[in-house]
Amino acid sequence: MALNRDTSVGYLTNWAGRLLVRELERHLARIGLMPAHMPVLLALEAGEASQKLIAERAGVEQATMTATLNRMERDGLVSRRPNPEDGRSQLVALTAKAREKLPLVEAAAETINQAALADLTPAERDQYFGLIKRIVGTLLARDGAAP
Amino acid sequence: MALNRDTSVGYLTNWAGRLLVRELERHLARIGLMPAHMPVLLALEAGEASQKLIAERAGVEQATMTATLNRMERDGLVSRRPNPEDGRSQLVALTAKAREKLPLVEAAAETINQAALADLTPAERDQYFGLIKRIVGTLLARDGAAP
DNA sequence: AGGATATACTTAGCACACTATATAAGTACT
DNA sequence: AGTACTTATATAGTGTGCTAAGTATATCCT
Repeated sequence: MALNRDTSVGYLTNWAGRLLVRELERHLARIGLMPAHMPVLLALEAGEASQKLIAERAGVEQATMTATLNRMERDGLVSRRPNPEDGRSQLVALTAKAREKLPLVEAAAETINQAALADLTPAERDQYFGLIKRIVGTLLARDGAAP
Repeated sequence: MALNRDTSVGYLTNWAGRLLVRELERHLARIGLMPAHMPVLLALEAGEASQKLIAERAGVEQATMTATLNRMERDGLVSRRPNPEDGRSQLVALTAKAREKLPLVEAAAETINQAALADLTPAERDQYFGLIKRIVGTLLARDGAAP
């Protein structure tokens, strides 16, 4: 049996992921944001957090989050201040400029969800969410177990 | 309703995609390959092809494929020759070194598939493949329609 | 035949992911 | 108190994706 993309979870999932990011990019461009900003907005919507916590919630490595936050700080979307309770750590917060965009971001996220799931029935949408979450769970368990 | 990653197709799909690439990367490292090499191997398994065709089959832009093929050529995995029938085009082929790795690549792909789907029943696996393919189809149609 | 258009590829520049390694600050142990 | 370990962030280097713009060759059309 030769290599076959139609029976490869990785190929299909990654492809769908990239198409979704492209779609998101198009929507966010009008708002002045980038895809990697989304999980940061999500993590900081409720208030300040350390970079480590933001990275964990976003599911990316700390070094990746450092770079993303550098760009966001450069663009006036977040501010950093030293954590008074821990000299190693920084507390990151959304700026007013970023907060203003939140409603637009929510609308864009909703639009993309609808577009991607347009051809699925409500039952199928639930199925998809259930399955993809279980796959993520399986991979995370594997990841944590064998580093 | 605030931003929520548990109801975001993009967030979950992209996350799963990245976890799968990470897993693939780990396996391919032992073989001396990278994730982006996979669709090239797939496209060239049967014989030579132009860069445009490889890029199309891989689902990436031509500029991305140029860079990937440059790295693969540097690493002795592919060779390029001018297309005798079209002066603009290059014909790319796998080297013997790349062909030797194909069986190992197939085994790695199979292992990852099994690992990712470990917690799903056969019926659920079919469901997942069906749903993700329809989502890709929807996004592709949208992409082609609104450029 | 010659000029417009289309196509194949490259280049340049950026975003964002990773690993590996360094730095600095906290914690713990003797 | 001082040494060893752990933890939070930063830096360096690479791969892989994108868009936009450049070059060279084909094709088409009058």
